[in-house]
Amino acid sequence: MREAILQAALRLFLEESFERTTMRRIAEAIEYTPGALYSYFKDKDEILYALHEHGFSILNRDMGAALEAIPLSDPLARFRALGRAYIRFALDNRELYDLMFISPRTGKKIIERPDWEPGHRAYDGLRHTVASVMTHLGNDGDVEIATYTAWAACHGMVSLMICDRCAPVPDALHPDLIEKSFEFFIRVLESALTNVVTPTAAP
Amino acid sequence: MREAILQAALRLFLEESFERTTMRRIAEAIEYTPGALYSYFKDKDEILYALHEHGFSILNRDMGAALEAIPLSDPLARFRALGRAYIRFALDNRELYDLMFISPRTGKKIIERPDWEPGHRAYDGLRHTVASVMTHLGNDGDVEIATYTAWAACHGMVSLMICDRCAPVPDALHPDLIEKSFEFFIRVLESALTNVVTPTAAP
Amino acid sequence: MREAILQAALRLFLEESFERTTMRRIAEAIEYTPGALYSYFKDKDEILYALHEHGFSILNRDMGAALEAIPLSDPLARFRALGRAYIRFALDNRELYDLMFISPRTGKKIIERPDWEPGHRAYDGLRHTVASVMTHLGNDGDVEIATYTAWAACHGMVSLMICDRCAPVPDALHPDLIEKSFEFFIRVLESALTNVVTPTAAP
Amino acid sequence: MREAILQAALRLFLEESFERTTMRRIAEAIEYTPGALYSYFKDKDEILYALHEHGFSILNRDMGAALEAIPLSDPLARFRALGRAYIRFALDNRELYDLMFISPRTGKKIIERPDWEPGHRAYDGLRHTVASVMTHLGNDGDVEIATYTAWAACHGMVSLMICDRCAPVPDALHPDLIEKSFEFFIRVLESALTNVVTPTAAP
DNA sequence: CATGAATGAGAATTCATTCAT
DNA sequence: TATGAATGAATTCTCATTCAT
Repeated sequence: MREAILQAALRLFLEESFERTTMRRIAEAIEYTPGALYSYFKDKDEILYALHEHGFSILNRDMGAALEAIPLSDPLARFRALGRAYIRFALDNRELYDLMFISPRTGKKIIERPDWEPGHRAYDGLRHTVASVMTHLGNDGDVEIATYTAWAACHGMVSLMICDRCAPVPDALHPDLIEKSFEFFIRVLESALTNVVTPTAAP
Repeated sequence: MREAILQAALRLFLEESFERTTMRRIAEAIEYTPGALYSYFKDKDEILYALHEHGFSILNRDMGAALEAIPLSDPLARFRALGRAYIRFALDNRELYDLMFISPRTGKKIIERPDWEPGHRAYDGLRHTVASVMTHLGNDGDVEIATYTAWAACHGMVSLMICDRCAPVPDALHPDLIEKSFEFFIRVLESALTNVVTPTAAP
Repeated sequence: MREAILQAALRLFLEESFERTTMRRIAEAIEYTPGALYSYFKDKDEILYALHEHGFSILNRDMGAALEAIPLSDPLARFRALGRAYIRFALDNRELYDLMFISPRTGKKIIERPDWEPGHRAYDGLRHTVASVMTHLGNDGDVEIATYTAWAACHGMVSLMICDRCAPVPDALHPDLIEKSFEFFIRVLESALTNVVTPTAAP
Repeated sequence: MREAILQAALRLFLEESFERTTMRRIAEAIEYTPGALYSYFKDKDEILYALHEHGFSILNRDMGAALEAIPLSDPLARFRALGRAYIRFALDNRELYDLMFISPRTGKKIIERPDWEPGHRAYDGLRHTVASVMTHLGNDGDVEIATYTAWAACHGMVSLMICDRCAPVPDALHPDLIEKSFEFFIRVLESALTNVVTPTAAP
């Protein structure tokens, strides 16, 4: 059934790579014919999209788990935990992350859909946490801008790494690069928000 | 000559997309035979790499121009101008930006090379400016980490947009999203660096 | 199915030549698309290898049939029959013989394989017969060397002919050339082995 | 000039291989344009043919040299020396030997020509020596048949080796295989001819 | 539901050759 | 004589997809 197909596709995804995941190979992996896949999925994009949803369910679970241990009373710690969970997910599931946040293939599907539920859910979690941080620090700036900035910073760090664009950074730094960069970012944010730098309100 | 080929490839790139830019189509566009391309470029990757270098020459020029108007005495303004030029370049040349910073095709080429001169050059410019900002603000943290963070933030903003992942952000915000986000980021950075948040020194 | 493909490939082989047997042409011959061939054979080499095995099955059958009529008590007659069958096969199936014993394409495949079963089988038949001849004549030399010499002699005769290198031999002789040459070779061998010329033992 | 082209082609031939010797590569090697080759040679086949003639000039020289040291009074020694020279040439110049005696490319050229002078010359040398041997041993059989048989035997030995078809012979034997096989062949021949086995006369 | 069989379109690349200049 | 530029015709192979059974 659908599950078996997705399992196989996922394994190909992670073990091989994005571009080597073909319908033929998926079919072979579950010992079916390529045509059979079309009984369960309209086309390849649908499989990709399902995989991408699977990725989001992991990401959302990881992010949820990260928050669980930390009291609501320490929003900054929660934010840090969230970011770390995101980064860890990205680096541990590169091909999946690619599919979720980089691949134009999925991108096309997303913009066709009325809404992009998996993305929204994860983003809502982040937004909520960012809002708490700001409230906590007495900052009444635009939560939306702050949230996007936080997401973008994390996405930037991991995607440059995943896309093999970190060559200009000295090699010795690579192992800790993202961790340190994120730590820096979060402390910068804390300091600035405390000193009442407000993200511009939406018009 | 080479120029015509690159022009055609670039046009296909911009008008169609990355993956639809095939040797055949490039040849058709300049009304030549596919084989003719191989007199000027060893293989497709060489064309892609040339295009990617072309992109960097524009980016470097734009970044240089952005700095020209601003006195050395105001490093933060220089940093802001640099970021803006980068963002503008990305949004004005999406497919090219994709090729330069996202596409795995180019990524593979890059990591094979001993160094990645175009990338290094651009990055050096940013690093230098970031260093000036830090000096100016009396911050003696790790320039390398700060530079990467700045790049990652900008790259994150534009690449989420280019890759069509901004759906979770309210539509009304989209037109100014990146501008506001970048403005927020830069003010945060200024404030924090002034208050002596130091990026962790490398080990 | 496979058979049809091999038939077509074989026909192209015989009617045209080795190098003109392309995937495209094979596909055309059976009125299919080139891609269809890849459902039945991994790549061109597999088709070639199958053809080569086909050739060996004919050769082995012919050689077996040749031996059937002749009593074990007359090893020399058996040897002569074997050689004649080999020669006849080569001259009747030139392109196939080329593929089996000359073409570098198949040669490469063969040396990659752990063993070359079709070749071994045929060779074993010859070795066994040569051994019988030697035993019969009371010669205890190295069977291996004698076998190779016999094979080489026959292969030399037919391959020079197949490769169109017989021009230096007077035209008038051509029709019987190989037959006479083989007859001479076999009588020479008989005479010498009887007079106890022993192939050097292996070290 | 022609010489430079042939030199380059020859080097490609020996260092690379038959099939990698393309017009482009030859031209590159002498730092000319592909088109330039056509001022000196009608087409690729003409270059190949010239190369093949070059091969024969070496072979004829080697065979001549081999005979020089040995007195006319010992025809069998002369024959042995001739065979050895032939075999050594083949094994030392595999690609060239291929071109001279195996490749269908050259084969086609040969059969178009009225006569095949290089081949004839070499063959005449062999025929003459074989004739001496027979005279010496008091055998009045058909020299033509005997000559062809001798050539075929040698050609068979080396061409099976060059074409990678020796797998059925135990590996341990390979280093000496041809030497021993030839030695065996020659002793067989000597013994048999002495005992008056006559190659059948031509009709 | 699933197969087997096949399509059609297209991918990158390579080659010998030609010809105006 | 030689170049530079380009052709044209092939080459093998891969993919998503369709459809009668």
